[in-house]
Amino acid sequence: MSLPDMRQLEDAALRAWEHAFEPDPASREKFYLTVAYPYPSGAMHVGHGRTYIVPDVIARFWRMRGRQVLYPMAFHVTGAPVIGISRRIARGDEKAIHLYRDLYRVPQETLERFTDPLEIVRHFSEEYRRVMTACGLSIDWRRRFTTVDPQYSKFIEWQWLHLQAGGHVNKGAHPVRFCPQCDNPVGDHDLLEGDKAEILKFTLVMFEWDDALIPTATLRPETIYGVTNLWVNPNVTYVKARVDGVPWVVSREAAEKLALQDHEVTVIAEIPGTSLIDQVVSHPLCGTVPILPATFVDPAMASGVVMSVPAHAPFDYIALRDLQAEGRYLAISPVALIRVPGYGEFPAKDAVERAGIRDQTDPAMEALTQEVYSAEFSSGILFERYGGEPVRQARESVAALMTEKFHSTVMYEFDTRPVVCRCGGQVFVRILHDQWFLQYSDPAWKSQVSDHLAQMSLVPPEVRTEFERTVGWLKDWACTRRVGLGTRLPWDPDWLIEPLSDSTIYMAYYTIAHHLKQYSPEELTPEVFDYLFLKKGSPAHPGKERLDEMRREFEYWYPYDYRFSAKDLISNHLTFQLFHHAAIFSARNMPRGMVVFGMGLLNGAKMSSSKGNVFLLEDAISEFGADTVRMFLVGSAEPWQDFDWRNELVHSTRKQIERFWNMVQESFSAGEDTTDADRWLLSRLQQHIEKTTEALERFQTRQALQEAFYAIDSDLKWYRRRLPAGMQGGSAYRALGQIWARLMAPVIPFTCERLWTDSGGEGLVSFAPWPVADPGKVDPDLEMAEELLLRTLEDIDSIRRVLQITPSSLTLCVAPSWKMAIFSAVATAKDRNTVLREIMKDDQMRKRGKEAMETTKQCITLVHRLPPAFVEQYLNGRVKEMEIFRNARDFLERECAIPVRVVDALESRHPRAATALPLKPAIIIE
RNA sequence: GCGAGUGUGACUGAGAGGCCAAAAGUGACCGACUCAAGAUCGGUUCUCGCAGGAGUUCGCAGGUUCGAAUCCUGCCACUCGCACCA
Repeated sequence: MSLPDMRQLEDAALRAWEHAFEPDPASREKFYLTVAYPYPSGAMHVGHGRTYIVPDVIARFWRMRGRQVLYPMAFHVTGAPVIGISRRIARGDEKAIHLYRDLYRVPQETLERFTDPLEIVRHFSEEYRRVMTACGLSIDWRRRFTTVDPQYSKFIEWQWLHLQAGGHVNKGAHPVRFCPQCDNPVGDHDLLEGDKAEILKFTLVMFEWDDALIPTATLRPETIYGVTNLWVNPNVTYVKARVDGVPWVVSREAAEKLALQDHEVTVIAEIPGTSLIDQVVSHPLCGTVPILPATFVDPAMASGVVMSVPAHAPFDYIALRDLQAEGRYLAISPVALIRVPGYGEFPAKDAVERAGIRDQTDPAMEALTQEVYSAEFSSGILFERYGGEPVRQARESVAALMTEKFHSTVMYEFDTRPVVCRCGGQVFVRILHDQWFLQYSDPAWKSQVSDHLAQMSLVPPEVRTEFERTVGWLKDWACTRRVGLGTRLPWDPDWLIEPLSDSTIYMAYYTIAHHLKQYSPEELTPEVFDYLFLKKGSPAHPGKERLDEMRREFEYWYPYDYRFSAKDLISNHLTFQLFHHAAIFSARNMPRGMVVFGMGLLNGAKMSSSKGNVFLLEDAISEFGADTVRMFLVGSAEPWQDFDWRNELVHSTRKQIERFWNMVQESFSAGEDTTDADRWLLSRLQQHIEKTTEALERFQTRQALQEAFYAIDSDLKWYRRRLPAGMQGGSAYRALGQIWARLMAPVIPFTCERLWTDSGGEGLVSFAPWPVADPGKVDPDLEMAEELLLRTLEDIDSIRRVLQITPSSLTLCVAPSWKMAIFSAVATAKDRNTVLREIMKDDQMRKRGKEAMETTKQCITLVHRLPPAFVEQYLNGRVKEMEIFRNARDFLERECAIPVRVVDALESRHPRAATALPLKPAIIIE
């Protein structure tokens, strides 16, 4: 017997399942699970496979347990990425074309249509559906939609009107990364370089020079009191520019940047850096100071002019020292203003000298700057004459003072540069106006979410703290975009709703998605959705009865039971959706639980399409078969752990399935006899059923597989060993087949569907009742007897291995009853330290003298070493060693291939017989 | 840097104070079957041991305890997140 052709088996099952998983409300209890829908911009790889297969295993499990299970799927196509992709393909970008043509194997004629972004998502969502089906996912495809379907857009509009009415949407200005060449904001994935760059908020400190202002950009405005000079780079050309009507002197780069940050900028004249040197400037908070030359000043950094605080900034200190070493500017000395524990009067000087810095080009300067800055920030205090505030407060208050009274303003700049757009152009910070924000910072909204979070079931439990932290940390979210696919903001249609924000409550949409498709978008007014989802009002809609029916469907399915997603979405999507649910739905429709996944690796390295390190799910299925892929993905790690796809391991999974197939097929023709081995096998099976069930209830798919497959498999090994000679398998084996096929069905449904049919099972295994453990079939005494045999056999083996003789006979000497008395005295003793004394109080024992003492000591060790349950059970007295070994004599002889005798230790004169202990018979090999 | 999590034998990965030299799977090695290979089945796989035992291991270094892979402290390494993006 061998596994039939995989393809054939899969095709048959797929035909049988075609409309099988399309649940409507029923009288039984429901189980509704959802997974974050995919963004179909590329082919599915095995990592995606797990994301959808694990929930499918759970769905199949609950379905077999009699629940009405809903597992829907849709496609998230809103956003900008596909627009970029299509543009790149249209432009003939080689990297993009290589990825799509060679790695994702998109046919040429399809690829040509990819110049339309919608074609990309259309193509891949179809591919996703095809591959998901091939994986055996029990998805209700009637409910499929995409996020640009007009009906869905109506739903999003409705959602946003509610958010707006609830006061959760606000307008404001917002700094973003911006590419002037593309004339667009850029996200991480649009960047060639600098994707880690953060936007920092600098204060521009305005020094007066003639009729102009010279702005110096700083993160530490409070140090103004210690300024001794400014720095400009003598090799740089500066410009005089009219900024909002006032002449400023800044670097040429800075002038361009300021224009993007809410300023009217007109360049009037160029000023070589050299002609600024030795000029004198002034600021009310520090008086008059000169401008000095320094090559470390970067014109591309903020304003291109730096104020110098040599007492507290290592760069400033060393630049000044370098100049003074040449005998220049000797009159300038550092001015201290902050006291920091661990440093002297001039922390910058201390740090530079401690580190042994030679000059301003030393590479250690960056780290040193960081060190001094953080020391001063965390524990520095300003001198009394400057207000005596801690640095962390003074920073804010001095900045506020300067803004209010001394013309200071804010300038945004990246912390690391350069930042380069995919188009090759330089990226700048730009302030966008009229930006809409979701007010996640709202404390009332936050507390609504955290209250609910406390009641949710989170798997694994460790993620709870991360969720809690995220709720606390979330700030306002810029929720509208200018470019991309998506729904327009209903009250401000120049804006599109941002993609993470339009995918927060669609789990509710699924519940009636297949009905909504039949409505024209115009019919789906906010009043209709209010009625459907919130049970509010009574819209004058024709066909009210249908609406009522849909509302009942929604109420049947909602809230969802579990949402599945990878852990990288905790800090945005998974938390966002809680906010949105809280804002819109009633308390009884709030989400019940979430399961957070780990990430996927391929041969130990992170999977990444752009690096080409992916294994396409479709290839995996055609190479190994869908069940193999499923079983591997489910069994290699628990869902929340990272998993690693390795072809060689997948290969052996395939063999396991073949073995499983053979064993189950064999079981159908097993005999009717019931031996002890059969009773034992059945007894063990009940526990495997129970443990598999518990594991799946807890989403432990790997654990479930351990029990449902490997544990039963290894029981069968022992079972075969224990069967009387010549017997092929008895009644238990026969009974096992159907049960086993059902236990494995959630994981390898294709194989099990066929096995179920072959076993004479009715209907589909996908809907067959999940096995239930029968406590009446559990026989602990029998299990213990087998355990004892196994342990004894191991001891025999271990002895034979070290013995170098060829044995001719084996004698097992069972411990005499007085030793059992000692054993149970030891096992039940409250205090093991005094048990010896207690036992020796007994006259009978005292008569045995040393022997009794020795036995007691050995029993103490033994009791300690045996599993407690094992010991406890032995004490009930139903396990008769002599009987067990005598009954198993044939078996032992077969195993050892020598004659075996079983005697009471008292009957043997062999010196070794005296070593017999309860549960550890003396073994004499001769 | 900050926050969350993880580190177990060749690899994947159980174990959460004495049942632990540590499950299961993989790989490797040895046997059986075979003309042979593959598949399958059985065995071995930290070190030592001519009697079921002993010794050394669970990221590193300390500590608590009669006893630590398991508890505490510090360090190191890895993963994820740190936002306008799916």
